[in-house]
Amino acid sequence: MKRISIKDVAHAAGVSTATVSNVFSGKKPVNAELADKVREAADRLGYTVNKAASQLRSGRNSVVCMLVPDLADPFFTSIITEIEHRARADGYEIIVGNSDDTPEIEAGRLNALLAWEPAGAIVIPCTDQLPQQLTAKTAPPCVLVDRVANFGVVDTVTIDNIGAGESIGGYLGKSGHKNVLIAASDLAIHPIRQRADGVTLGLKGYGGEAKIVQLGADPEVGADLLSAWFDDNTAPTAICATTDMTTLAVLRFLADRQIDLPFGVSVVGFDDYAWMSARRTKLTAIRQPVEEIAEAVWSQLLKRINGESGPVVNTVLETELLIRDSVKSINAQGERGGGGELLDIKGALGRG
Amino acid sequence: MKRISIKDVAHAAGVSTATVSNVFSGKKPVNAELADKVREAADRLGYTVNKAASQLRSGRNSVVCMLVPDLADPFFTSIITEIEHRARADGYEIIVGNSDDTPEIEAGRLNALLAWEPAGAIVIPCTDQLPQQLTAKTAPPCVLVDRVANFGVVDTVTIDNIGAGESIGGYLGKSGHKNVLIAASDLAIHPIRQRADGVTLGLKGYGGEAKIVQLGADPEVGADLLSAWFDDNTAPTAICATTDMTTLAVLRFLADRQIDLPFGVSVVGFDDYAWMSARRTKLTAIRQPVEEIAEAVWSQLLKRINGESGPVVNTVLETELLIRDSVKSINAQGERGGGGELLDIKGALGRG
DNA sequence: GATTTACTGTAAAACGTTTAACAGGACGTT
DNA sequence: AACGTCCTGTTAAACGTTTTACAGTAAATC
Repeated sequence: MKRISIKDVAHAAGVSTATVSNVFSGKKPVNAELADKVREAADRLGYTVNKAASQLRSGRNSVVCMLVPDLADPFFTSIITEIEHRARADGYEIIVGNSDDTPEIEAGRLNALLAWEPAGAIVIPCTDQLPQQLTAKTAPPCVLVDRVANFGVVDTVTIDNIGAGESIGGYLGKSGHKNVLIAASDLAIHPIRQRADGVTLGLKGYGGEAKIVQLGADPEVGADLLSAWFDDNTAPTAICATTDMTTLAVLRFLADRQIDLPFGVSVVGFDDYAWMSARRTKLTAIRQPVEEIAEAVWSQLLKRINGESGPVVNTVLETELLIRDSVKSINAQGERGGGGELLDIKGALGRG
Repeated sequence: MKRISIKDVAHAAGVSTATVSNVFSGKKPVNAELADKVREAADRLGYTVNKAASQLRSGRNSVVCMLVPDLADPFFTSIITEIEHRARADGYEIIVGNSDDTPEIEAGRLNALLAWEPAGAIVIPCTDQLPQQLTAKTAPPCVLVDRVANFGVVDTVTIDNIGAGESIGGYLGKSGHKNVLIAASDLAIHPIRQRADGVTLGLKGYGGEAKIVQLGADPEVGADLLSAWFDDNTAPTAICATTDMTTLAVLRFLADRQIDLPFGVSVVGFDDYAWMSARRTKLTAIRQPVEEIAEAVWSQLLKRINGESGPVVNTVLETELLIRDSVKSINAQGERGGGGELLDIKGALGRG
């Protein structure tokens, strides 16, 4: 079964291969009648242009690679989804890789992906260390997302992590919570540290205080760790999570202990997913602007792909605190809790 | 900035390009000392083999493409995740596409993906109609997953949908539910129809009956549709979902109406995700064997990639009903509900 | 010692496309 | 009429790799 090539089409249509190429690429105008003949022949033979050959010769590639720490994390997959939509609209394909949150695997995957000489790369790093492949002279344009610690060397899109934490801390403080537990995944991850710091900062304005526990990336393990923590410490009146996975860990722990929301304890989640609203007590949570993140990433990458060479761009997006029913107000004044009040607290509170 | 090629490495190491190629591909043995010299030169120059050129010449491709109806559906992304893991282990990359549940887009995406001449294709079709690109003589080996209606023409991996439904129906029937509502996404999708039929079948053995409502693929819209249905019909004692999205729709509806689980109504979900166990009342649900599905898909595809040409293989995997706390027993005999009982009801009930 | 065999390495052709350079005709301008 | 310009098409040379065919050497066999 021989692959049918541009030569076969050219022969069948009685033209040169260059003309066939022009018909499909649109690089040069081609007589309409002739073009029809070419297309007809191509259809008849079932011809499609071979991407590998096309890329090899032209040096241009319609593939963009994307590397994330964990393909099982809904936050990452939701970003992939949104970016894929936009990339497709511009004629690009997305090839995905999973770094398993391990720098060595990340490096290996990155090499494998870069061997495609992609038009661009989108990376959610698994560590604070920027993979050096991305700064090489031969590296394609690249945008770093979410887990970013080093700014200024390559384009990035992140959220205002401190602001997000602050809005949580501020809201909890305002609701009368003085004793808050921050359920962090891993403080070695820069943005997580920032979120935690933000919570502490926001709480401070109301005289509240926060303790921190690290739960890792697995909800089940996290629930156990949290359980152990509760055995050794005095219970907080509120828990706030710093990632979707820790949100799950917290909720799982509370379910296991049959602690009711928000009466047993108040909870603020991180990220907003459909299941958070599909509960008796809907979860108050930070919404990361996934669509805006995807939009910022893709538009920036596309600019670079198209040769725009300005200075490094670090986009920082604001989050939103979605106030629902999982935080109880325990003010002396006796404000009602459990939703209803429409505070307009955004991540932007008191910041740029 | 000239790309450094195999020639540069060959020159630097003082060997021919063929030798460099052999060092990297391992196709032919190469003197250890010479190989080291080549690797050293490659490292120094920062050489990586160009996939496009490699593929063009060899006709072999290390990329496998995967097309799903909705990249935002956790069920699909969980399958992608598992397959990516296995593919990586065997040296393949995954390139993903989203068909948006639309046959036209599916066809377009498929063409774009097949232009890469991938080593194989994994498709979760969006309709009962098998895309004809996959049956063309030039098509790569292909495995169809999940949403399959036509068997026997191409390799498939599916679950036993009737069996899954039967185990739900049987369990609900046994628990005394005579009046069950099936929350289907879209009955035009063959496996969904089968799941619904299975529920009816399982219920019949206990004298129960099922009504069906179609909620579509969006949980929010689905919750509203369900709400409208409840306004027009007598309430069932149990609702069972047929997909992860309908599970969400049901739960959202119940939360909106503040109906408690399992006392207000019993619920059986479809698919098993972390959030289902992170609730006060843990959800009884069908667990699809995602890992086994991925394993079956990948091993079958790999066989075909490696040239195995036996007859079409249709793998059917059994599901498992995870009995937790969201179904109340309403037997006359007064069996206790709300979990605790360890029924061993599997999708395999009375089937092959 | 001559012949075979095994082993390593090389030269050069090929994969299917894009594109630079060119050719020829039609048309407009001097 | 001669020349330049535009327009449309072709020829042939790349792109970076793999692989076939071959060559040279060393070891093994007769």
